Amino acid sequence: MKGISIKDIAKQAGVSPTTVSFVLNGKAKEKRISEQVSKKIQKIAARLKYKPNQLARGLRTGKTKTIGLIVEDIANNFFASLAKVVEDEADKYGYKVLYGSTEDNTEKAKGLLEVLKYRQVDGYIITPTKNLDKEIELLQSASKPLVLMDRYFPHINSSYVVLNNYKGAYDATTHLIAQGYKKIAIVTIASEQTQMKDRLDGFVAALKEHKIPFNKSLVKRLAFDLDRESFNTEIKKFLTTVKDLDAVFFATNYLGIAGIESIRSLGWEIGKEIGLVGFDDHDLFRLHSPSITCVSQPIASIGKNIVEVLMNELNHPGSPSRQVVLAPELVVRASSSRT
Amino acid sequence: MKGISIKDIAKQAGVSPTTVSFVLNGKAKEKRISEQVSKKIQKIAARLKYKPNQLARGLRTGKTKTIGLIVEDIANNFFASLAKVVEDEADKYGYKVLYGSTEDNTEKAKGLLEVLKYRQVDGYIITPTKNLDKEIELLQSASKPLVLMDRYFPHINSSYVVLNNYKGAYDATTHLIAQGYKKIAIVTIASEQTQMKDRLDGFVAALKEHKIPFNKSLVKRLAFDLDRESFNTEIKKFLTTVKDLDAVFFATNYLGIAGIESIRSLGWEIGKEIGLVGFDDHDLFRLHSPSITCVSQPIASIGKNIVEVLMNELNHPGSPSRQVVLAPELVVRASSSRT
DNA sequence: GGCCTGTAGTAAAACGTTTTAGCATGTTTC
DNA sequence: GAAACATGCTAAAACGTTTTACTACAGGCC
Repeated sequence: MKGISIKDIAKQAGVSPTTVSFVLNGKAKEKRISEQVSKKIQKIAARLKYKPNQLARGLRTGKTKTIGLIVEDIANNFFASLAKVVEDEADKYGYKVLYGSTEDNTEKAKGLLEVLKYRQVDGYIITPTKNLDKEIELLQSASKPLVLMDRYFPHINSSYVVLNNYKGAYDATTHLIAQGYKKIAIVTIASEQTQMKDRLDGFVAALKEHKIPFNKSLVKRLAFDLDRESFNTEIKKFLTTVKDLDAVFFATNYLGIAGIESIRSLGWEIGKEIGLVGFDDHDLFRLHSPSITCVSQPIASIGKNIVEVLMNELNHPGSPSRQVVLAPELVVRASSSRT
Repeated sequence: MKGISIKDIAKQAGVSPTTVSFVLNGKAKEKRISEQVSKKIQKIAARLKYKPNQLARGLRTGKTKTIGLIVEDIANNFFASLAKVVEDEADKYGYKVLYGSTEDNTEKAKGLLEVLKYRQVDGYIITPTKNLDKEIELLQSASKPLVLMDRYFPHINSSYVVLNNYKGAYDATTHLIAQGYKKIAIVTIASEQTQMKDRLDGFVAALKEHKIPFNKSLVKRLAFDLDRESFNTEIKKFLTTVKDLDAVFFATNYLGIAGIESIRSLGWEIGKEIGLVGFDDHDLFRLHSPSITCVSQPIASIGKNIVEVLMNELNHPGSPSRQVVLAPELVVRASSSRT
């Protein structure tokens, strides 16, 4: 059960392992191996179903054809769907994916990076946590190909693929205003990271632009690591505190879900008594009664872009980093309509 | 940026690489390395933050400390949640996870196994597809540690961790009967694999046991690879064909979701006009109006068991295979109540 | 015949470990 | 005072590749 090695092929073909390696790596021409020998080796390799040992190859070349994917939470629908796209796309280039979830915990993220590093992954796709900038810079100064996703560090010149979160929130809020809601709040995560900051900024900008008075009391920022129970408690407390509130924008998918739950347990009628827009699409949003308006991310496109950008870094080291910002789509449903 | 190797430590400590290896692998005692030298090496290794090169180690030992996880669809909530548990548990043993989705396509599954094989994973966690039995046996005859999950092959003596699907379906159906529903159908996937077969069997057994007449027209088996649109069309066609139908059991989570959608587009009132039970829990089921009764799988326990069984195979090769069958929990909600 | 050029290939080192076999040296033992 | 044993360590091979630097030979040219 040892597996076929280059030596076995060499022996059968009556040539040296070197020759086999050259042929199998497509360097037959370049290395002046004759057609005859070339063909023979190809044939034997095919017959024996030879697959190069990736460990040995990796040891020698330093390339493992593996990429590390660090997400916030693989159990979250958004990240899981994205992981699948990434896996499929990476496969097209012959890469496998090692993954891990940070739970938005910087220590866990560092641990993951550590493991991926000594597993010698060739490139990194990272959903960074708050204080991961130093580690990112470390990877960069080691010229490791990497792409940030979902969020990025403005002060670091790295490749990234993100949503236009500002536009997402701006559109959502503008839509609520257009629907006639007057006092609109946002429930978000207490985070200074770009994705959350942009969503908040987009929300505020939309209010300002439409001359809707804005003040701090319209913003609720919750800790990321609360459990569902606590999310609900906090959200209910907040919603009942704001006077004359008639609409709310939930800035992440899980907040949206918690929000729906909270509002229902308050007995308010979604849409009529309180307008609601969520983030990321979800079966629940589509099928809820009433259905939930949301800012939808183009997951397939995000995944493709991520892998494309990463492959560019892998294949053209030193080429300038690329930033991709994709447009969200506002999926209008019943939760943002009074009728 | 080369990374610290055992040689660097050896040089600094003024000993041979061999000694360093012995010490760092905890064989100092056994190999009679003095306390002094041992300590010194440990210290230097810590100072240099030495991490063994897993490729080199793997090449030499044949162990990569990596396991392959093959699921049906990582974007499916059930598999994603499970993947997360598996990743966390495996990490406790120092293993990383390479994953892939089969889409229930045997060719894709074979491809994944192929890749995992020549990546030299130490063990496999496999959600098998229909005709994967030959490959499983091949892995077995190569003494590869493996655990099947979600489903298994009755004619193969392998380890597996599955739900008691029979009981899940039986309980769901019995519950519907107890709630007073008289004509109950099942919508399932056209699959002869154990998980689907057991669910169907459990359904039929419950009907028989309660003297409810059963016939083939109460069973709808859909092709796995339909798109959402087609699922809906087929389900609607089926539900409207069965005379006097008053309850339906959807045998997978995505069928349940499609079922809800279909029933609603038919304008039927869930619970009152038609009882409904789904499989696997989901935010949608919890928050739908009315909320959806479902057979819930103990995901954390499944994941832990999978990794535990696999670790047993890894650490005690040749030990008898283990079969774990876990009990589902029927989560009773509004969709199965007429009131 | 000596020199160059081109052709077709190979030997050996290297990647970073682990592991087998063994080498000094000192200490008992009879 | 030699054999036996214990102690503390190391040299070198091996895992399966890739890659650099070569060799061996043939033919052409002066």
